[in-house]
Amino acid sequence: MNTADAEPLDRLHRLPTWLISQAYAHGHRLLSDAFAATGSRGYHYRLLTALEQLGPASQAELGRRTGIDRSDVVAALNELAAERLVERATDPDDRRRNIVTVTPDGVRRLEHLDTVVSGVQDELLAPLSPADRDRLVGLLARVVEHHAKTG
Amino acid sequence: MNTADAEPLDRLHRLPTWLISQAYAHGHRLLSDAFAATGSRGYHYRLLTALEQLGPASQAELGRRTGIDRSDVVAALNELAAERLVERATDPDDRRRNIVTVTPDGVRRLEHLDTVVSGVQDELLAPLSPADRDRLVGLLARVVEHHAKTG
DNA sequence: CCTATTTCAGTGTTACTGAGATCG
DNA sequence: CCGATCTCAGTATCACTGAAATAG
Repeated sequence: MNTADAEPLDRLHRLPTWLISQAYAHGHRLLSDAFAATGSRGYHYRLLTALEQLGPASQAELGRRTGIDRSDVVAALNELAAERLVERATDPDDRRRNIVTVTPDGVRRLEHLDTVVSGVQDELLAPLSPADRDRLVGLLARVVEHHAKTG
Repeated sequence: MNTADAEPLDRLHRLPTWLISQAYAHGHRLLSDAFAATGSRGYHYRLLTALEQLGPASQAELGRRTGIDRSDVVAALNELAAERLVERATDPDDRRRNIVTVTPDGVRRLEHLDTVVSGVQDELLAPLSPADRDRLVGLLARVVEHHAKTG
């Protein structure tokens, strides 16, 4: 998604889908830049968050919970393991599975990423009051929930 | 952007950036599917809309106004020209430039795409009342305008 | 046999970069 | 000589697909 434009194409620029794509582009850029400064990526954050909430889990389970493709789970865990933020061990009860656990370093990284992500929310919603931020979140949640249900 | 998830990772799923990316993903899917059914793509719609508002324009100008990369403008105009929706002619006053104009078929296609796009807005915002849709658009516009200004 | 998991290799899309050719 | 335009070719990223190897 590109963001540049000199002067508005007024009709386009009042469309909800356009505004959402612009907001997404700005948020994505802020998040990517902030993650890059920590040496992590969005996939890493999503996987660490899932592991914190699920506890040790198989890669297939992580893929299902995070919505990350099985193939990309492999690659992202390779990177996390190379940094000693997670560890893989074959499940003795089902030797097809890798049980993935977060290391203490991984917990520290996740805590840091949480503050980074929180800062990005503030930056993205800077022009809105706390009450307006809540309104925006509520409206978006209704839209997202609707489409999550109906396919 | 992937969209699937079985049960929510609750912390993640209240983040504004996450909600925006989900809303973007749903809107993008609806738009892509709707455009595909017409034989057009998002780039085509943006270029036709820009041409309608600017009148005949050079490719560089179209790129600047729509935020589409110069390279992608070439490819998208090739496709539009192959369908006889636009025509290219070298500018006699500056023979580096191609002056791009919309054909009558292009105008008809744009009119059709406008109704398609309008329908997608309704579909995306289905769970919201007209007043809530206006609130959402207003809040998003403030966010987008803020970041358009400050870089 | 059939299914599930992990892994690797490769595809398709979108945005972007670099370089060449033309022209002012 | 410099800068703008148009074009082609190729890169980077992200989500995904296909197929193999292993295991239940």
